[in-house]
Amino acid sequence: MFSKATEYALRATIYLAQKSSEAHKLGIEEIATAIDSPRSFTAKILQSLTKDNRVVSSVRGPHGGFYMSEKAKKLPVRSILLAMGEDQILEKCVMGLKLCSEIEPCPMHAQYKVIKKQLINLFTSKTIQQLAAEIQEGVVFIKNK
Amino acid sequence: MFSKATEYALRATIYLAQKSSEAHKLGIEEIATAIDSPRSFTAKILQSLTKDNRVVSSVRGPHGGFYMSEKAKKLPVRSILLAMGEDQILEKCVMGLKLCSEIEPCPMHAQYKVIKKQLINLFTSKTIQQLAAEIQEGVVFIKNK
DNA sequence: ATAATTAAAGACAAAGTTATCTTTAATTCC
DNA sequence: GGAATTAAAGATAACTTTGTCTTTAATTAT
Repeated sequence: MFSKATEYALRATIYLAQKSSEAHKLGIEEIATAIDSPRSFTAKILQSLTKDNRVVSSVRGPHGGFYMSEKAKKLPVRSILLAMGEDQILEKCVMGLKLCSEIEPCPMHAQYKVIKKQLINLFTSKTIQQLAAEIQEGVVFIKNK
Repeated sequence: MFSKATEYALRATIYLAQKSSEAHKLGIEEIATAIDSPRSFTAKILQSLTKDNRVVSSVRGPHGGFYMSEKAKKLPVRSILLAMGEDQILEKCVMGLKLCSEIEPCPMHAQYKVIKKQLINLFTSKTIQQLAAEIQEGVVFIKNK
């Protein structure tokens, strides 16, 4: 559904929401290991997330690293998609029509729209923090054992 | 959600299901125009659909072209995804975990699984022919006006 | 048979994605 | 101030996707 870059972005931000704070930043090495992603590529992705929508923050130097502010942790998961430029995947027509709506629907529109609504709702209502909390509880995982 | 190739494949097969038969084959030019897709790329895609799962048939020479058998028209839309090698998109973990299940779920698994179920159900239960019928009725479209 | 028509096959290329590695710059510690 | 640490920035490269164009092969009509 999403690109690898966005998958890593989702995992990385959830990990940051769980483990980091302004007082406790995480290095790229730790993050990449924790979410089982390629180190340098993940660095690039986090770098881009510090621009854009200000989802992630970073500081260089000793005791530097990446972290998320308490405010950023409360952002909807969708803001990650937005920052990664893949938000349109939620809205897009499954058959690739540039315009696909009630007025000019593709053959799948009527049935797909109810699924799309749930998808959008899921990514809009769930916050990064809420997902992070479940990892803390140990009931869900951000990388395979 | 899907690749451009798969989007074209969906549109092309629905068009073929609506307009073609063994007695009335369609040329690549007509198909590409009807679904507003790049001609040569679409030819490649249809070519691949004549192999794989035998979703589309073709004959060369005058009055040749592409068509779908009545049997093929009754295939679920999902068979197009299968033939295009993108069926796993329906099953995949949104966060990119190789293994993501009830036993070892990602943070989105619990909420996403109900959406996934509907997605799979949609693509499995709808046939290519059913979607084609709606174009015939003029209520849905396979390209923008 | 020959010519015309049409898809198949193959070569190629531009663009995007996924990654790695090196150099630079900011920050902290001493 | 100098050394160490860490992310930022940039170059590069492999691979995939998207797309075009040319040549080949099959089929039909004359």
